[in-house]
Formats: sequence, structure tokens, C-alpha cells
Amino acid sequence: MTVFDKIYAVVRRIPRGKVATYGQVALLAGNPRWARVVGYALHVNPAPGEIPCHRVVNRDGRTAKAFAFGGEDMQRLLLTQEGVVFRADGTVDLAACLWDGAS
DNA sequence: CGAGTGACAGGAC
DNA sequence: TGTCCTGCCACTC
Repeated sequence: MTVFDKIYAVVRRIPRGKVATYGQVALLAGNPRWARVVGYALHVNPAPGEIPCHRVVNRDGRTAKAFAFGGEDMQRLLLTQEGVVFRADGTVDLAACLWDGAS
């Protein structure tokens, strides 16, 4: 069980309509210092159809610019379709849609 | 094997 | 309030 596997497992647990921050995923994966690794893990993203990487945003609720599976608009669209609330500035309303990790 | 880089976070200035 | 600097882990050159 590598760190990547843990990260993927956590990301896969993110329920539909909710989002998690890199720090949150890193913490659930076992170590809060793995935020960068989380980013790298999602960057390589071996299973785009299985790992909802679009549900992972930075601590500001802003989506990553270097998104590789369809662009920022695609990520925003996918999240919106799942019920995630976006603010006017294009950021996710973390106060309402942040995954608590209890699921 | 050593150095550099990266979808980040947190604390400091 | 906003921006800069550092720390961490894994991966590539």
C-alpha cells in the first residue's frame, strides 16, 4: 500500500455533490504534509473514470489551472452537475460542499 | 545516486 | 488583506 494508493482510496470515497481540499485528502490519507503528493497523484491520475479528481480543489476552493482531463470549465461543469455550489468568482462554496470525511 | 520539480498548505511578514 | 518563504513526498532527468 503506497501513498498514492491511499490517496486514490480517499479521493474515491468523496461522495457525489461534495468536494475535498488537497490538505483534507492528505490528512485522510494519513499525513497532512502530503498535499503536494496528492496533487502529483491526481496529476498522473491512472484511472480518470474511477478517480473523481475533479472533486479535489485547493484550500481556496479554486480548481487547478493545469487540469489535464478537460480544462477548468469541464471540472466546474462536472461539479455543478453533481450539485456542488459555485460562487460568482468561480470558486467552490466550501462552507456548504466541503466533504467532512465522515463518509 | 543526487538534484530539481510539482494539480499544495500553513505560517510569517 | 495579500504575498512570500518553507516543508513535505514521490517522480523524472
